[in-house]
Amino acid sequence: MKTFAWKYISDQIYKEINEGRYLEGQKLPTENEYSLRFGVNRHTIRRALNELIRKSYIYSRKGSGFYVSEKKTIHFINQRPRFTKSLIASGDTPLTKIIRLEYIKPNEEEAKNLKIKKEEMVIFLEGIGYRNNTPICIYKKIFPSNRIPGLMASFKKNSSISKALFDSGIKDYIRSYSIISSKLTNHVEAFLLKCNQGEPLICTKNLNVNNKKEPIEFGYTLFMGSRVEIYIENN
Amino acid sequence: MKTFAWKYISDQIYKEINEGRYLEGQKLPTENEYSLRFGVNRHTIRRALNELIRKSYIYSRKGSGFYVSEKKTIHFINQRPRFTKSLIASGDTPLTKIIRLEYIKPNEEEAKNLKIKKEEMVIFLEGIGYRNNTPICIYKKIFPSNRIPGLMASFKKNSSISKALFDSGIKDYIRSYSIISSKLTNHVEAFLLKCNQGEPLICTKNLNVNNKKEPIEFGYTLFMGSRVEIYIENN
DNA sequence: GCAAATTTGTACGTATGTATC
DNA sequence: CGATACATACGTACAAATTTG
Repeated sequence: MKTFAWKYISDQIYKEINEGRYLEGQKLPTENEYSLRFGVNRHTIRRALNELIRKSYIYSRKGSGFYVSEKKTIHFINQRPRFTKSLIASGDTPLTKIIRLEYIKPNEEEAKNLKIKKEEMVIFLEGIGYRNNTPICIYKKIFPSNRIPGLMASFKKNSSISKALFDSGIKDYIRSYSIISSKLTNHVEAFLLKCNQGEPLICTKNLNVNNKKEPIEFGYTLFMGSRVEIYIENN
Repeated sequence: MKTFAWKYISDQIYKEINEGRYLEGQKLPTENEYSLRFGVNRHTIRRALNELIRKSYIYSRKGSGFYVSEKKTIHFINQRPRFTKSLIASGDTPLTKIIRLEYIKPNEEEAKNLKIKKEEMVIFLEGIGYRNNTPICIYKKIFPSNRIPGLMASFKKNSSISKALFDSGIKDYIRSYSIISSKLTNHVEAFLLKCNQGEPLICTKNLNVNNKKEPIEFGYTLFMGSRVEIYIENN
C-alpha cells in the first residue's frame, strides 16, 4: 500500500512528539515552517496536523499555533463512587465547579430511573470536573429532592456533593449500574471542556441507590477520551 | 458566532439523515450533486461530509460513494462475562471469527496480571466479533495454558471460547476488573473492523479469574464506538 | 473480461477572513 | 496598529477504486 504525503508527515510529526521532543502544551512549528521542511503545500501540512488533532495528540489555537496535548488521568467506577476519590487516587488536586443548580422537571428516563412521577420536581446539578486546572469531564446529576429533604439547602452550603448528601442523611450509597458509550464533542461541550469540537468522549450514565435500594441520584458524565481512562472494579 | 458553509451543510445533511430520509446503509447523493445543490465547491462539500464521517453518522467508499451508518448494539460488562450472551441479549445472531491462535510469550503486563513468570508460554487468541455480518469488535485474549491443561486442543475442537474453557475444566469464572479507555482506529484496526481509519474505539482491558481467584484470562477488546454501547451492571 | 465513465482521495495553488501576538 | 498564523473557500489536476456498458 502506497503511503501518502500527509500520512507520512503526520506519522513523522507524531513520532517526534512521542520521542518527547516537545513538552506537554508546547508550541509546534507553524504550518509554513513544516511546509518548507517537508517541501509540500501548506494544505498538505494541514491535512497531516488535522489527523493528529483527531487523534488528540495535539490541538490548535486559531491565530496562535499548534500545541502538544496533555496526558490521561484515571477514573474509577465501582460500588462506592466518589469523583473526588478518583482524582485523589490518580494523585492530583481534586476540583469541581458547579455551573448549574436548580429545580426542574425530569425527563422520562430520569423519572423512570429515580422511580418518581414525572410531574415531581427534581434537583438538577451540572458541573465540570478538573485536574490541574484542566477540565476533564462534564457531569449532570438529578436528585429526587422529595426523597432527600434539605438537599438543596445542603448543596448551597457545601462545595462537595458527597458531603452535601451526607449532611442530608445519605450516609452511604452504591452504584446500581453504569452504561458507557462514546461520541464526539459538540461545540458547547468543546467550550466547557476547553477542547476542539469533535474530540472523542466517553459517556457514562448511571444510577446510585441508598442502602434501602431507593434511587437517590441519576447522572450523566462526559469524560474527555484524551484525558481520562475508566477503571471498573468488581470487588 | 458566524456559521460557515461547511458547518451549515454538514448540519443540514445530518438533519436529513436523522429525519429518516435515508435507510441505514443507503447511498447518499454524490459530492457533485451536493455541490450543485448547495452552490459551493466540491471541497466544501467534502469538508461537510468529513465532519459526518468523524461523527460516524456516515462512511465513504472510494470510487463508490457516501453511505449512512448503522445503529449501535449493547455489550454487557458484569461478573459473568460472555460475549455471545451479550449479542443474544441485543437480539442478534452471535458470531465470532478467530484470526490467530498460537503459543507466545506474554508481555510484562500480561504476565503480571496472570500471575505467571514472563518466560512461561501462554495461549494467545485473537478474533473478531460480529453482529449481522458486521464486525463490531476485535478481541485479544491471553490464557495461562499451564494452569488450564488441554486448553489449546480444546480451542481447536470448539468454536466457542467459553465452551472450550468449560471442556478444559473452567466451569465458571468471574470478571475481576475492567479498564475502559478510548482511542481512534489505526489502519490495521480499520481494516479488520471494515471501517475508516480514525473512527473512535472503546477500548477495554480485563481480567477473569476462576472460583479459586486464580487468573485464567487476560484480555483486550476494541469495540467500535459507533456500533456498540457498554452496559455495566453491579448486581 | 475489458474499457469507459463515475466517484472519491490526494495534492497543488490562490485569495480572503479572523484571531492572536 | 501591523505582522503573523490558523481557518475557510474558491479553483485545477490527476490518482485510484468502483461501477457500468
